[in-house]
Amino acid sequence: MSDDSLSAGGELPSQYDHEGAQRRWYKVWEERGYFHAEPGAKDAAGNVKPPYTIVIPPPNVTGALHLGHAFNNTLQDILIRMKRMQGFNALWMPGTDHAGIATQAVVERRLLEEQKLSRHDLGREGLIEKIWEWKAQYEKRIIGQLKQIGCSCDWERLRFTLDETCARAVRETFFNLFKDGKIYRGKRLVNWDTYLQTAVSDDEVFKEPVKGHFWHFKYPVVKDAKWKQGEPEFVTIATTRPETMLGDTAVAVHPDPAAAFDKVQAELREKMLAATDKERGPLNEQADLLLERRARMLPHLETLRDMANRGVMLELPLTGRQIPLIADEWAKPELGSGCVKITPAHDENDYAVGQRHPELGAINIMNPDGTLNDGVPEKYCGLKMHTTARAAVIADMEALGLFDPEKDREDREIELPHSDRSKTPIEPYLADQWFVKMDELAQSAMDAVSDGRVKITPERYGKTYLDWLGEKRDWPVGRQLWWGHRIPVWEAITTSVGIVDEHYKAKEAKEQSDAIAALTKYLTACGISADAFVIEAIEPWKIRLCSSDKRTDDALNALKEFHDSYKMKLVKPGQPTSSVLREVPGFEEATSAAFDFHFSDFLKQEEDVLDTWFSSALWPHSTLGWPEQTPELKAFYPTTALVTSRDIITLWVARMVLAGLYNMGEVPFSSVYIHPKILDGYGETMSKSKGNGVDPLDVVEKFGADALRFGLAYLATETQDVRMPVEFECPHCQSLIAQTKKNRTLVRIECDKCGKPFRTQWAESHGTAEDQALPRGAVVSDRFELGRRFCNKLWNASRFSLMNLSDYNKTASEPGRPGPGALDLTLEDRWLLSRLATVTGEVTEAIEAYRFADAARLLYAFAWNDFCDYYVEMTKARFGVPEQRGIAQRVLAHVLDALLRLLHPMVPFLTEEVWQLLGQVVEDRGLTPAGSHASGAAAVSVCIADWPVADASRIDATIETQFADFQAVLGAVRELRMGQNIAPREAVEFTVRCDEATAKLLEPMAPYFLQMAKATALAWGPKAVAPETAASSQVTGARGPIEVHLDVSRFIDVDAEKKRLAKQIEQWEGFVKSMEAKLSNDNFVSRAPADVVQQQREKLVETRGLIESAQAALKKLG
RNA sequence: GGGCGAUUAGCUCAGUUGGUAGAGCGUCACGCUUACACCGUGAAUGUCGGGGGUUCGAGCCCCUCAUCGCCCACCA
Repeated sequence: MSDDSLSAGGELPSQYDHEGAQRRWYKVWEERGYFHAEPGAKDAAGNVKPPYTIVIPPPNVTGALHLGHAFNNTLQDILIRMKRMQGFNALWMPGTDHAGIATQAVVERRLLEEQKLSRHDLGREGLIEKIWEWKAQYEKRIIGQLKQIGCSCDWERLRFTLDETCARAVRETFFNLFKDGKIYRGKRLVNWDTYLQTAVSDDEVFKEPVKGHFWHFKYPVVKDAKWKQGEPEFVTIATTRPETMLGDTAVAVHPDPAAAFDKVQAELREKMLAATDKERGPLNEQADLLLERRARMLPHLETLRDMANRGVMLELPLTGRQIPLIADEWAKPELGSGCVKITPAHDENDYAVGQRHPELGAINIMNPDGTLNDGVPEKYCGLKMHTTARAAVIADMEALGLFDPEKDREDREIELPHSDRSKTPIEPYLADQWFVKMDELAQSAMDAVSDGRVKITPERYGKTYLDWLGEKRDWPVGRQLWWGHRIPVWEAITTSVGIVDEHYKAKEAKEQSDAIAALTKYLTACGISADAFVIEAIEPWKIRLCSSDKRTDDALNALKEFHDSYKMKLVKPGQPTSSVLREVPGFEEATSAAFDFHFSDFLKQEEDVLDTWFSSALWPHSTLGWPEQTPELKAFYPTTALVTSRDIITLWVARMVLAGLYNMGEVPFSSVYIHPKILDGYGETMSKSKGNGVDPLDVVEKFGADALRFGLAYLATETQDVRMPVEFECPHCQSLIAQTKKNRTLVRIECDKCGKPFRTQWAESHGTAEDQALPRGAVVSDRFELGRRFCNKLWNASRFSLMNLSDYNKTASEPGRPGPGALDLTLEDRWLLSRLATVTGEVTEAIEAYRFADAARLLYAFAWNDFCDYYVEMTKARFGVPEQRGIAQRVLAHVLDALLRLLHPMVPFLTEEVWQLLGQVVEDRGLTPAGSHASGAAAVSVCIADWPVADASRIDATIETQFADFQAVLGAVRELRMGQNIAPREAVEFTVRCDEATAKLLEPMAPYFLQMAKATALAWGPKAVAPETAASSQVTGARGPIEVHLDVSRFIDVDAEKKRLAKQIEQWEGFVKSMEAKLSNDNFVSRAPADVVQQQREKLVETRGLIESAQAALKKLG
């Protein structure tokens, strides 16, 4: 420490300088390696420390952290810091997530806005390079934010889900799954994002109501032999997406409309039986409508059903295609026209119908960019699905007289699925996808939670986890993106002919097996282990290769290069490829072997990358070096706790468990803590896009990291999300402007007070240059006032302590200073030590059970009320008494020391700042030689000091109740003073009537009554009498009622006192009344437990006594 | 439609095994008492969302309704 140094002897400011403390100590901790965990680290006694590991939920490199992240990471830091102090080999593994779609989308959007370029302009390489730049920038910012809030991550082990180590793990996992047959490629209907041109998972889709229409179209019936005279000539269908009709493959009608009506009616009847009177009206109406509809529609639908069974065809307008009328239960007679068009390639439910009627096939009418493809008549090709194509289809249907805009269009609100990433509408789309089979994997992860190997806190979230996994839906893992782990699969066509038919079958089989053999030989010769790849025949003329070894990429690329350059020669039929390649100088035997087969298309790597969650799933072991059997992996896996928010229980937590079990054979963590979510003042999730996000650094700057952390911990309750109304702080005049739904979307705001404009966080992405030049208004919340006040209180309590301890080391050497172990402790000393022991135990327990709010509240109350309000106030008096000074110093130093340790996980900077100062004046802060607190290396920083252990021998329930008597009497004296409006500077006298034992206890406290209430006691005990003119109060002591009589002869305010007494009596009388009622109730007396009854009786007698004496006092006043 | 959570002082939230309700902020009154005015002392403020039930006794247990939020499913 140089110019930044602190000296306990110097003047300390009366306000805690959070900025200075943060600047000073984080650097020191990091440089000294306190956050670094080595496998096999030993404690002072030479024993290997037990591991305690947390892997960070890696923040997305999409953008900077918000308050939710600060919350999540503060809780983790509290755990890791406490465990480190408890002597665990505590590892907090940090890192960031590449967040495939999200990051690519952000960079692409930026690229478009700033340079009007699309990703296709840059190409794969170019775009990825841009994204890496983005990543570098935001990773730096994120790490900076984490450090600013004090997170004690092991930065030497920083990982990124797309770095080499993680890539290795991803590849190994994919390969193993592939080899196990758990990965397959299938056609599936996916949620297609036409903007990003990628599939997104169900979890990344949100529904948004938009105004739309319900369109009714008529399809003409083909009047061939199967059609009978008199039957309908048209079938009407309804749709919200008219353009998809071009991909229709059928129209369905229910196979048994009568039964379907029966069923719906029965359900309705059941509902009515259970309904309340209020609900019955609408239900009745519904039933009537249904009955009417049945009468009107049933014959018609049955006719259609018969037509369907006969195989009647329909003419699909605009396409010239004929499609069948089919019978399928998907058609609901009670809805719309009772008929439904079937578009298997573009609708989830229709796809399911298609599965039941495979002969229908599926017609894909869409290009990846959301335009119509050449599967539709030429005039529609290239039109946009839900805009131009829709308009064209509607216009043409109208022209054909099959649609009447007056009659056949209903207004309707439609819940349209949108991509969470691009915020554009989703199109259901039939595409080739890679899937992971979930049956066994999901089961293994379910078992781990069911049998308790993984414990989820709060327990109720176990249900979310199990319900989701229980569906065992296969996991689509491919993403049509460039930013991510590319799928390590290649395909090749192995026929020399290019045509496949029966005639060539034998030849193809031969070529295929030749190809597999040659490729195997080649890769092996390239030094790739035979068990690091698999090659399979997937079709008679096609092979697929998957490899876990990164070098395979190079080997195959080299091969491809040769192929490309010698393609012309290679196409000669019948000529072995190797004979050509051998002509190439330096071409090795091994390489040429791979060309001893013929092909019409060479090895091509899969274009898709893996879902982000695939790499996230491996996070607990990939970060530790798996598949390498590193010392870290052995020492720190399985990890201990995972701290996250509930929205990724399924996406992330479940997948980590199954991946951990699959790769490691062991669960990735034994405990999962799900913390509440931070919401804004309207109860909405905070997000950048809503404009209600808070940058934790704004809070750090204004309130300090300690206040931020303590405030967050204080709010981490079990069931309640954290609601946090936020405000803009005007950068000109510092006045606060409440954030509203309206102003949070603004780029610039004018201050209510000074009228000057400032920019909001929105300006960064949406503002003009002029807006961006304005000073920025920070977003803050007064929720953090609590933390700031608390920190300041702690600072000042510490300042007081340090001032009074400044001569401590000197007094230590003086004769007569009380030695360790022989301390003549006063009541308040013993009380404080008892409270400390209790609180130490409770806080430790609370943090270990993830009850952060409880821990924070306990410490808050102990530090503020017990330590400051009572102990410090009382010690003030004792410092003036030479024979008491030494003891008070010792206890003060000891308790402050313990308090700093207990608070350090929540309030790291302030505690370190004070710890350093305390160390300068008091080296030994123990109460006994054995319990010496600060010693050796641990004394250097509170960060590595030992976590306090509750000293059970100090817990003394009797002392605590006795002390409560003192507090009660003091409270009564103060209250009486106030009631009489006695100025604080005025000294008063009082008497206390109580039993002998209580008197004995209270009497020695006399100085404190003087000190804390400017009151002198004239008499104590059963014989004490009230002064002539008194204001009196009664409190309940541990041994019965205690009367407090304040001499008010000099101050008497009769009216005020009468009023006070009358009110008091009224209150007690109400109490007596309810107790009398209770006690006269035979049921209560006979059935309630005897001790409860007895207690009530005593209370009744006591309260009656109180009323009597109050009435007497009242009488005396006239 | 299914599941989960919430509903307690003006605001934000605690409330331990059922025994006539607590904190912080805000408000009011009095104090710059030699650590702290980001402080101290005191005060006021509640039909514990509505209704029913179990119990001698319910903020807490059970049923039900209402409102809000989240998750899942569904929506031609």
